[in-house]
Amino acid sequence: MRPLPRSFYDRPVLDVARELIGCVVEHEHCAGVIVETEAYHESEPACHAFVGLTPRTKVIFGEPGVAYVYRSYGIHALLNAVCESAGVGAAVLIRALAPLEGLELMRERRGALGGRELRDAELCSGPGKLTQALGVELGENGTSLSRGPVRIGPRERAWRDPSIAVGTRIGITKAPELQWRFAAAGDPNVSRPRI
DNA sequence: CATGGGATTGACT
DNA sequence: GTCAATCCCATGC
Repeated sequence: MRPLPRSFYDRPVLDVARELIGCVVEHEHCAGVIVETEAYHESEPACHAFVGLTPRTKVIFGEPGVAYVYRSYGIHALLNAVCESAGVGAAVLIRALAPLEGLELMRERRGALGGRELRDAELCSGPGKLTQALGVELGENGTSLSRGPVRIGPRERAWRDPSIAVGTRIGITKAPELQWRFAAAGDPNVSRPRI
């Protein structure tokens, strides 16, 4: 895979969030097609960068094309792509993938649910699920999405010009009205509630 | 130093 | 539908 260049991310975060739909994420022998994203920007209070530059937000304010990984609810690692120029706090949350490679390894990492093996569409259908399936951890915070260990490549042929649904972001309490969530229309891997 | 709040998930009523 | 798990870090004293 030829990873997306830094310049792809050095643009308005809403453009990047929309165009990441259909792109491919790779990590440790697993890969999936991005089918759901959300945009976050320092100008609105749901974004971690809203509070300004702190040890936690340093990466969001840094170079575009870098992974921002943080722990959510004490349990899950969530994966973001840092966007816009260095000095601007903006990132795209990767919320769901269509599994592409390494499905057995994903199933192993995700474990059983009620004594039952997970179906394909349950492996990466949420922001915490996909990091567990790919094996992405907090240590990858601040690493390059071009050089790895997490890498993102361009849309493959089948994903040229996907139909994209737009809606409000999930699980936030601040700025809930912004329609900054993007998803591949009708894709079974999109998290609930569907757009 | 103590406290409180999550960009979630899965189990349970 | 409700709810707890669990930890990082921002904030306030």
